[in-house]
Amino acid sequence: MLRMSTLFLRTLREDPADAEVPSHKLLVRAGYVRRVAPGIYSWLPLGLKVLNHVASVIREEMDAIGAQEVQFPALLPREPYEATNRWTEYGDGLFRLKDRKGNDYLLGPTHEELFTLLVKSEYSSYKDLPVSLYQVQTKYRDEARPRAGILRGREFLMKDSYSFDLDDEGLQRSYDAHRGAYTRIFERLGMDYRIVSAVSGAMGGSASEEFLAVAPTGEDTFVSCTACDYAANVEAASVRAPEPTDPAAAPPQEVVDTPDTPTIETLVAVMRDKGYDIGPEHTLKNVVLMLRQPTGERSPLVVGVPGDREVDLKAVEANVYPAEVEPFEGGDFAKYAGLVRGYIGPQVLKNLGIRFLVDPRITTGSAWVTGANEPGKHAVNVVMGRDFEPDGVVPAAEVKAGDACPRCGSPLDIGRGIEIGHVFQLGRKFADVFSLDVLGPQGKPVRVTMGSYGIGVSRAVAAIAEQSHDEKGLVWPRSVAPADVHVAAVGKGDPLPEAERLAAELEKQGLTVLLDDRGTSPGVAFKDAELLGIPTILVVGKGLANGEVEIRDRRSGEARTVPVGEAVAAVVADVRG
RNA sequence: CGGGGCGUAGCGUAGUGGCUAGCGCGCCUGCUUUGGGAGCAGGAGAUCGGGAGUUCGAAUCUCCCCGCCCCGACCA
Repeated sequence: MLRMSTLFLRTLREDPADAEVPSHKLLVRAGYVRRVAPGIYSWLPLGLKVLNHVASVIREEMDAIGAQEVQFPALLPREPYEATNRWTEYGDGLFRLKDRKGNDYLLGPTHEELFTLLVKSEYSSYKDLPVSLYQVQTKYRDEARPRAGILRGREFLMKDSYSFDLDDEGLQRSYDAHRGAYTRIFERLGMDYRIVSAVSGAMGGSASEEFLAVAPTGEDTFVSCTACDYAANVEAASVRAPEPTDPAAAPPQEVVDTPDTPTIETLVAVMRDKGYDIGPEHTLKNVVLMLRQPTGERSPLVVGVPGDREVDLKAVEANVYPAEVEPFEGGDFAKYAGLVRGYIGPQVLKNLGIRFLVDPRITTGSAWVTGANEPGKHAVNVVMGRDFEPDGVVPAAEVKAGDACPRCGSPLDIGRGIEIGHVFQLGRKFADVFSLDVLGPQGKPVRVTMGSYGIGVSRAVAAIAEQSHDEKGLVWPRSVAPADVHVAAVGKGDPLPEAERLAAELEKQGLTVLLDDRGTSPGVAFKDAELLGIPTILVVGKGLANGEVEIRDRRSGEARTVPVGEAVAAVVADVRG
């Protein structure tokens, strides 16, 4: 039994000044976590209970699909990460250190290398596969900007698992098993989440989906269809392109004087003054970027998007990998005299030898208002397939609410979410690096294919707090609450002995109990109970005079009075639902 | 990485007119109080983020560093 009189807990009456998001404020105020360094937090007794409960749910569901738990060190030698080039690729994101002999070590940001090597060292036959291994372990990433308390920390607890299969069908089965387990985990954690398509990124591999906890404070933006079940991270959202039309059918191009129109807004205003019925969506804006190849070679790239949309640099970067996208600086314009700042149009790019990519919304036959490549002039009815021809297509324009679903055409919604899980078909990237083969039934080596699956355990605690709180404090789902019931002895007349007796009785029934035996004034006891967020509160106080106690539901706020003799059964019934 | 704001006791903050650093909460002692963050009295607790500098004298002015929060990273 947790007794508040001795529990290591100090609640705060006011929000910490450095906290912005609800989970950070409340987890600190309620005494669940304390910051020790940027992005690094200690878990206090109640917080640790929640964290462990989340981990338990995850372990149960992982075990249920036959995955086996192992534990790697957090402190790792450089060599395996050198082999996969991640020692370099991770850059400043990696915590590096040296031992007394000067050898390089790192604090593991993720463990694909170690799992691959472990399986390689132990298994050598197709009969051993498939196998899935997982661990619940502290990860380290030296984030450029840790934020929002434990939502994005530099040290965090993660469940990561890896599947090993002989072929693509096996990988798909392992992937589906993990996806199912994740669904059950987040259901049990009481979370409001969406499964969205994700980008595989530079890692290669194919299928990749993220589990996003829906929350306005989330760092990820996703689209979801209002009609069908399409949902995707905006970084991976595909576009429903308009039908191509015949370029020859378009009206002729004309050039218009448009002085002082460096932005889309000013351009549209001037064009309207001149009698052209256009909006920003009819303009084609051409963003100049600089691509830097790994070799250091730099070359310009122009990306065309409808004028009412922003360019998503991440999407561009994902498409030009391994090149990196850099801003096109003022000095660069001097080097490319054909590019007229503010009045760039695609008509001349081919002649200038500059690579031009367009968003899929720019289709053959579509006509645009765009720069005329002369200061103070724009061109109207610039038609793709007639007046310019792109070198390729890149989904560079941001998605907006109301855009057509790429699957069914219905309007899309936009939402924010916290990435709490990621399932990913890695394929053979790591197996290739470490030559992870097993001997097949024909006596020939078979390259193993892998899946990688992660859940941010500590982040899930914060995500639950983001989704489950009110103005009074936290409201834990029963599956993770630090205790099943909060018994508060309040008011005069020494209610403590009866509260103790009821608490002991509840424990005998198998419930976990937090007992407020501090003897504070009732207001303090109630405020703290609400702040801590245990789902059921049993108030033992003034009602005792009539042989009654009060049972409160933290989430709904409903309270009911029951005879003392029925209290235990009533609470047990509430907790067991 | 860039820009802005901020850093004073465990928490929230006042004080920048240069000279004994104040308040609220929390904490300790005593008495009173006990169904919505009680009252009275007494008390402990601060290298004013760190370092260097200017000065007779610095929380306050200057420089550097560290940390926190927000915004930005392209505007054709």
